[in-house]
Amino acid sequence: MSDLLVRKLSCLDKLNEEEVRILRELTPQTRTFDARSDVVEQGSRPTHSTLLLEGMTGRYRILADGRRQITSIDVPGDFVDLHSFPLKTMDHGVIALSPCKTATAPHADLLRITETQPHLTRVLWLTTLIDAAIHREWLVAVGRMSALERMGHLFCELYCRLGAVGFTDRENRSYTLPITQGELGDMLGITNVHVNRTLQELRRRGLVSWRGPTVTIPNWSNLVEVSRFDPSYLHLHSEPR
Amino acid sequence: MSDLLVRKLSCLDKLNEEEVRILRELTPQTRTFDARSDVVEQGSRPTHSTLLLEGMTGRYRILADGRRQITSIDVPGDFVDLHSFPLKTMDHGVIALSPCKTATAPHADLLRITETQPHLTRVLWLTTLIDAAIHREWLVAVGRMSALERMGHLFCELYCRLGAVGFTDRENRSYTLPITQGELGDMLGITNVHVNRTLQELRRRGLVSWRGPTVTIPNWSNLVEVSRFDPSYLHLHSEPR
DNA sequence: CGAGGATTTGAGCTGGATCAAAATAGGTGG
DNA sequence: CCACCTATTTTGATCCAGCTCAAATCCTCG
Repeated sequence: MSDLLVRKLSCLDKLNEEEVRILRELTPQTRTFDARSDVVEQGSRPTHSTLLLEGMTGRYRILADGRRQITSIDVPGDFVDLHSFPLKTMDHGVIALSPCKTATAPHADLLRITETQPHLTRVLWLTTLIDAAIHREWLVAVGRMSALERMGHLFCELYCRLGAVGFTDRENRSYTLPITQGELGDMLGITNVHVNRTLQELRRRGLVSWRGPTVTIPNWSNLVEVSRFDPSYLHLHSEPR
Repeated sequence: MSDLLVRKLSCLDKLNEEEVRILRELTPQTRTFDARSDVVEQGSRPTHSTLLLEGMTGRYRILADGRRQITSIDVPGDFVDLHSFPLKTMDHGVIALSPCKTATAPHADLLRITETQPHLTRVLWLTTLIDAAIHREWLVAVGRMSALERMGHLFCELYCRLGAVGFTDRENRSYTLPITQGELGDMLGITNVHVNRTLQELRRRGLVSWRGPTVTIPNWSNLVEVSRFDPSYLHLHSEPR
């Protein structure tokens, strides 16, 4: 079992040996999912939470007439549905955006952590609060930013989040984004046609290239400026919680 | 000190006597805020969290060029910044949308709760997860719904949330919404001019009236249908957490 | 090689933005 | 109670970012 979760949580606060041991024993079982398959179904009542090990997943809601909004993207090291532990019922679905590998944490074990490990509980709580902070940032983007700004902003966010768990190529300022333009549009609240045109504009300006599954950011500070990106909402630094 | 917090949390799970006692002792100090004043500043590191007793507040972010997005609205009984307890730093501001009265809960007391009251901790965690669920729902609305649908959806949401803490007039299907059309636009991601026109359309169709500070919903089921409103994301029912 | 999905291009349309001004509604001091 | 001041709501006219619909091209993989 990988140390991904320990690595991720260690970005947020120092963990002691016992906490590390508990986390390592938390998710023994792994599963795999095909691209486009449902990882968690809307309306279900999960008995375990799912840690993403490889690939990317998205939380989404579909309206009666087929319009879809993807409300978040999860990267390796993220719990895709830790919130289902206190919430009990899933108010949205989770889809595998690419082939995925996951590990499962039984709610019974999470319950035991909340009963005996106050500090670890606060750190787990924190991860769900960072999810919420990302939701707020996406709201700002979708509500008040242009398609170009929004898209650049998401590329910046993913570079930071993937970097925190060691999934970027810092040499080339690049990372793997194995999703379609249509799915990107469902995150940004624009159509696939407009995704394509906006992407061409980003490429034309030399801000982003996304060829095959690889996103490259040739000029980070320019992209940050155009996208008004400020990573503080990601809270990616260790401090006592 | 009011029982608002106890009433609010009791909507989510049964509380025992000790928990009720702890909650009653949690927020002795009250404060008042003028309309339009900052309740919490972006970038600050609060030493206490703020429970809203009267009035309404909004979490918001302002972009460099002045565009503003309000990412949530809080109603009496809501913690406006409980997330600042594990998060430490505020990544957004909180503004009083109307004259407000608040009560403050020192983070030191919240820390003690997490150390000694696992169940109460889970319920507090839960309230922040419901905030996140509301963020997701707003994302769906802003990303994929028309201005008319979005506005109707928000009026429905507020009716449910205010009803849970006893702040609606069930007789007349109405409640007090003491904000401006411009502020509503900053929640929905549209301009104040378009808020006005959308509102006229809702009134013309007999779905909502908003005269002075009072919102009335003459025909609930019609509005629910037009707005595609499904309250399950609010998780407003008691079950063991 | 063929098929189905993904990307790209084109043409025309529209929901909501922008800009500007008029009408109203509170609130305040005399 | 009135006159005034300022913020808010409302209306009008014009514009444009992003949508829709449709077709072409390009991948990828069996």
